[in-house]
Amino acid sequence: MLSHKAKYALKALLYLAEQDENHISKTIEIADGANIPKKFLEQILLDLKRGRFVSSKQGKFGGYYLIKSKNEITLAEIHRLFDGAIALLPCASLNFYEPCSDCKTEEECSLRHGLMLIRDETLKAMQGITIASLIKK
Amino acid sequence: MLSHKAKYALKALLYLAEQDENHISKTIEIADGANIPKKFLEQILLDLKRGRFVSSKQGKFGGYYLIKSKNEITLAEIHRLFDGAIALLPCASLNFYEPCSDCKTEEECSLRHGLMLIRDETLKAMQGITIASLIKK
DNA sequence: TCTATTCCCTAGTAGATTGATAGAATTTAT
DNA sequence: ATAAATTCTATCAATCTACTAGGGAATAGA
Repeated sequence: MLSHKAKYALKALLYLAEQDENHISKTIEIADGANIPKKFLEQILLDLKRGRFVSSKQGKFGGYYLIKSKNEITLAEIHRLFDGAIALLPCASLNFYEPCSDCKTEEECSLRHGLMLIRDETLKAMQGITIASLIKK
Repeated sequence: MLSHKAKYALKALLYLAEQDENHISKTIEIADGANIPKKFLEQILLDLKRGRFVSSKQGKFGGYYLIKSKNEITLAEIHRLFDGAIALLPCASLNFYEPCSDCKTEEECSLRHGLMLIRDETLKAMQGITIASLIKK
């Protein structure tokens, strides 16, 4: 399941993607528009900035705007940024790999192979969902 | 990610599936064989019993045994029993549906449609992974 | 019937995580 | 200078996770 953070991040990106080109959105606008607690959203936007999905302008008339195309921001990336691994166990993960503590030998893990298949399928599906694809007509 | 409970459940089922037909396995055997804390495993086996994956014999020489074919126990079922919904949000879930609290109208949820696509893909993949398929030769 | 052995059941608990909120510092336009 | 915005750090209650503890109930064999 997605955390609220990840869900709010997607909704915020969706909000930004629906604005006119060159429009800068204040946190409070996004919060109201996408129904997200404002102070919580502040943190999320900072994370999105660190992840290079958005950039910001400080001071009066400042705010946030997309710096990555809405066609190139995928659910997979947002999941990884906020909720970590896409795989079901760390030992089956590409980006968050860790060995199992309870598997005797490295290749002894009985679940690893099957979970890597799941990871590949899920990842492929999640890479197919972009912010653009979520915008309904 | 899978909880330890779900991971241990899979390993325990795998252990049971590898035993001879009609063999009854004590909790301690499974715990030692699959490297799972014994008291924790007790709870997990009870959950698996309530879920009709295994049955048990009480008293001396008692233990646990599979009552569902290893070809018919899927990762999807174990995930749902221990970790709940497979979908990334409750509003996109088949078995654990709940409406979003932060989406204004029911059909307003911008994420629901995309997440249902992911759910279908993930579910299909998870239904393809059975205990039998995890047993390596 | 006694005893050893096993499953069954209910509580409790330390530690981590989640979903926020609070408040002040910093930056910028006018 | 001042107002308006982002940025940063800290805090916090509630929940969840991964166990552990301790007994009760059932069963087989002596």
